[in-house]
Amino acid sequence: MKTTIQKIIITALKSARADGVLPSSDFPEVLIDTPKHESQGDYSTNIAMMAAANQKMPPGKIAQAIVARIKDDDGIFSDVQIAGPGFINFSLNPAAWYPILHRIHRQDRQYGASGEGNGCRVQVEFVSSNPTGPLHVGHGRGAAIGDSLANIMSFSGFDVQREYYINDSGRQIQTLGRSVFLRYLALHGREAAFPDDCYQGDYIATIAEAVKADKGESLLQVPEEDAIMYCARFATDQILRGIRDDLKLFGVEFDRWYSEQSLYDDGKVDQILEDLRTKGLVYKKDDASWFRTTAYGDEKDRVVIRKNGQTTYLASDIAYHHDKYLRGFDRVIDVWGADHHGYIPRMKAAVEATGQSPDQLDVILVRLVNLLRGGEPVAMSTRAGKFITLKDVIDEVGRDAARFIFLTRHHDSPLDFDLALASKKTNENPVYYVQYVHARIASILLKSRERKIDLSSIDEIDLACLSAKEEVTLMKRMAAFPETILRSAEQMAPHHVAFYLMDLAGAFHTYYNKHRILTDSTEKTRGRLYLVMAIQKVIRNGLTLLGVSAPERM
RNA sequence: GCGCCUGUAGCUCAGCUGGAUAGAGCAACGGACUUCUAAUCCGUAGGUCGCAGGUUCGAAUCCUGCCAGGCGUACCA
Repeated sequence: MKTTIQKIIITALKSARADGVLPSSDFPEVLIDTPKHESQGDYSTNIAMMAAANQKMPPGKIAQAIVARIKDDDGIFSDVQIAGPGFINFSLNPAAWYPILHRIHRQDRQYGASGEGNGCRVQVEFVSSNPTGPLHVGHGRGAAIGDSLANIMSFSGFDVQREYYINDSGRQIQTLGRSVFLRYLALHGREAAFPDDCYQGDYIATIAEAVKADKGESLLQVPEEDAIMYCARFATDQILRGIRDDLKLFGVEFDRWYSEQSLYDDGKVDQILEDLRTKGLVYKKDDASWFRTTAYGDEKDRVVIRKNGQTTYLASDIAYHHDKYLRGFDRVIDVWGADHHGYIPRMKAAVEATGQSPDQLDVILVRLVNLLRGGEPVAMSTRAGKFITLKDVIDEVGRDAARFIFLTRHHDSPLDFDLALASKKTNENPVYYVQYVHARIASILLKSRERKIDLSSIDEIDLACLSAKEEVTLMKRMAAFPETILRSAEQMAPHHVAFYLMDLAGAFHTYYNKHRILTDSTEKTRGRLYLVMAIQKVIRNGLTLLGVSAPERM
């Protein structure tokens, strides 16, 4: 609808220019807005004000010149007014909205999709939690955001790949192996001190038992180093399998799991460091190797190879990101916890130093989740190994509620997640508010079948009966779905879709309470069913993008 | 100290990249089930958009300086 009006305005502008009324043909972009107040019409544009400077004319005059030349061939406008400092406000006839309904039914699951991304290859990397323990709530938020964003961008015509980066190399894996081995020793009655820097959680002991079941006492006979190695690999596999299962339960599946260790095994880390050395971007100082990130605006250079010869996390990350672009991605989006924000400048530097534009990397910083139960903070300590896992949350509140709540806030805003509230089936819980719309409509459709209401050739019925205020509101809201998706993709912000759905749901519930769908009039009933079925499709499409189910009954 | 982020109704948050009279939900108060699901709806009340300047026709939104909070500031990840 917006683009339709936009075209009409551009035509009017050109015509005004041709008539010599406007001195310049250099027009700013015509933006169509939805005004806040109903008295200001359905849509508005500020083009007259925007053009004032260029045209050297007062906005009012420009607006008049435009309005006088508006060609409304399809008769969509009921009123066009100039208001305030130079806004042009458009009011639409109810009939102008009817094509939206047809479009929704025709496009069905594709309504809201676009080719905006032009097949641009995008990789979204998210979660990428270390395989040293189960996923917790914070990872859940990242998972929900990353997965939904991937859905939304894919729906918007981007060629999206989801990737999980496995940090299966380095010291923490060693520590993991040692932690498991120590618990394993304890299971064989060999008490040993369990250091603070080992992983404390109960899951370590569980894994140790699995090792025992698998290997019996045989690990006691091999050199400790080998035993720890074995435990490390065993534990990583096991934990990773758990992570995979939890994510699947959460509705998240990755296209690729990328191993950090493989970067070393394939020599990619050495290679990239050598390349950078040749370019003079990696140099030696104090027996360590430094990456010259200051050349790209970072506040200090960063170590890539430590004095002891071990590479840092950054080293493999340079190789990893370079590899992403080698694999053909035009854009890379990383979803990180906000506490890693200090890492962005050096990562951007890495991208630029390896031949890409820093704009090809976007980092979405996801803020902390505060876990509450009935308003009281839930004590969490990763150190002591006491924390609520993502799986706990899914088991307690359900996948739909969890995912939706994670998406009701901008990623840059901290999120209070109240377990008591999330499992409540009341109006305090927005997910049910939205899902209820889908279920209610399903129920109406069931009833309409019972009453043997003829839905054949419903596409051809006369929609003139849809003229109630609430009906027009609903059509208008539904017309805004595609642009909401687009904005969400552009801003990489899935929460817009959640807010949109709550808004549309509200409009439906209002309508439902005021008007009956199944009436005595066959015509009216068929028209309203057509409307309501469209709403159901939009709700379903939106929920699907968020990874939330659209139930037939509740 | 320096850097990044945040500050909007009592609470939790939106605010379409500068538009008109500031928007939801919750909480509070008052109403609506003989109806297609009350997991719903209707109404009332609630604001110096942290503070102070600046930019312009116009600022919650942009620039500067303060104030408050969070995070970061490793040869950890």
